[in-house]
Amino acid sequence: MSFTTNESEGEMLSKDLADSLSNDEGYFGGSSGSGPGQKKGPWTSAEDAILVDYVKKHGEGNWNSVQKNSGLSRCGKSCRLRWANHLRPNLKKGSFTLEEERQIVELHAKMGNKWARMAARLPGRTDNEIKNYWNTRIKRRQRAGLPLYPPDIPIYAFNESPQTKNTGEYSIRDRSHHDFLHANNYGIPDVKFDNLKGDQGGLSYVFPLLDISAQGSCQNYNFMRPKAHQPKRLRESEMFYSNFNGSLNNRFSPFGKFHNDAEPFNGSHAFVNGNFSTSKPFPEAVKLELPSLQFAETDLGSWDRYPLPQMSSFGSAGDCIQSPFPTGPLQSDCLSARNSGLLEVLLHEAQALKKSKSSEKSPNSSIATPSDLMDSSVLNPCEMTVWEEYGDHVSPLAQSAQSVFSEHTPTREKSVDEHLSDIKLEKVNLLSSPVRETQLDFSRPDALLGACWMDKQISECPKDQSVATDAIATFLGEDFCNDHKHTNGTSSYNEGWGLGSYSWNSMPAAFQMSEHL
DNA sequence: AATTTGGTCAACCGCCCAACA
DNA sequence: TTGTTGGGCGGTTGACCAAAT
Repeated sequence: MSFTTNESEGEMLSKDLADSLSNDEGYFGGSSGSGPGQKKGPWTSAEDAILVDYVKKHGEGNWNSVQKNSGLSRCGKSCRLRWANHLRPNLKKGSFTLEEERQIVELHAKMGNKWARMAARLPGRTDNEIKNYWNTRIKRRQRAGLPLYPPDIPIYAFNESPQTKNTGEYSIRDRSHHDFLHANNYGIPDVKFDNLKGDQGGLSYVFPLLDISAQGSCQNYNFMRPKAHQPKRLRESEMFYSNFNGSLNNRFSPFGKFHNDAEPFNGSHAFVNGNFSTSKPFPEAVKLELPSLQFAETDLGSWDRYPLPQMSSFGSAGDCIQSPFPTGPLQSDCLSARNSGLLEVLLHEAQALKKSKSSEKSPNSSIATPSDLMDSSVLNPCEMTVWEEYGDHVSPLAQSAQSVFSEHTPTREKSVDEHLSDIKLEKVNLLSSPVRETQLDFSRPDALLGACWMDKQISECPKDQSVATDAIATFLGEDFCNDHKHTNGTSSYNEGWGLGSYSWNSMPAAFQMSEHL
């Protein structure tokens, strides 16, 4: 061990301390990155004292000399990290304030996982703190099946673009990054139907959509790709340009989106989670997780606590987790979504929609049909601004149900795969509309199933009814569909889909199972 | 009361870049 | 120009704790 000539008393003290550390807890790792005999693990207060003392005298930097000059058995990297994250002055301790949380969300919408840059914008906070906060938040929201950003964040971020222009800090690449982030943010829970398949002999089809991780071309969009598919570390240019390849012309490509959801949101298996548990286990066991509904009253993030600076009518993430049920008798005699699960929610929404239909869209009605929502949404200037920013003259909203049964429905007979794609496409379009989220919670699969398909667009496209019926059959099983077909001749499609007109016996087996819960 | 589960946080690892010899 | 080194960054891991079962 060599010492510099300016070795001070403090350093001598540090060395004394260091000597006393030899028996401290921790271990001495010999793996790569740290030399033999270098201590790893949690820092002790004595080590902290040594490091602080050293930095006071020599300043930050030259971390590799810390070990030599102070006797600390820590590698330079470890010293730097300890100093930066815990010891340096002006560090804020404690949990993030609401404003800081808000800032993090906004910054992440702009920068992505640039923790250090984000930390630079948050005085006293470290990149590690921000990273940890974000990661836990992601997990939470993923599990809840909620979008990562509140609806106002994208606009808010774009409104800050002048700064971008001035500094060049966030170039087009950043923006594209935001695009592909956004394309995933409204990712909706994928629903696995493996169980339905197993339980319904007639339906032997298995979703191919969930087994798409191997489709390399689709990974371009995948913000939260499975680890195995992620490059170790892409520099910004690589990452953004690689995303550009696929996303620039398909920013709202529903297929791009869905084909890239190689990693469905946790908690998304609405049909196969605890809500539909059965005493007769399905032959194909899948991961059982609570659906997003059951997280409705948990802490799902903090931005919903903020008053949104704009577009408040869109609602916040908090809106996404609020029950869309109308108040009144309908609610009173039914179990809550939280307690009853998807089935009751489906019933709720179907009944609500049917009710709204029967009341001939009374202006006072508290229930808005999807078509109503579409109409109203078109008038929202903020919404238009968003899509114009994206350079998309046809907003996803305008492409919702209408487009599914017109533009996206070719005249030829569609394969089951295509039907399913259309179904998912529809869900994506609906989810892309923050407006709708405030009225009906389309981040929830139950809402999608219960509501979006009953849009009047369907009834206005009789020729597509068979297509839709087939697709729905794939969704819910042949039994259900056959029943529907029997009634389809005399009743409107909407009525057919109003679940209130169905007895439980008409429901597929998977639905009936919930009765035994 | 014991066990399980989930969340948080500190620390480490590996990669990359810039500076420098 | 090339190789080396220090430092920064993002991803990941594991320990710890609290809540739930």
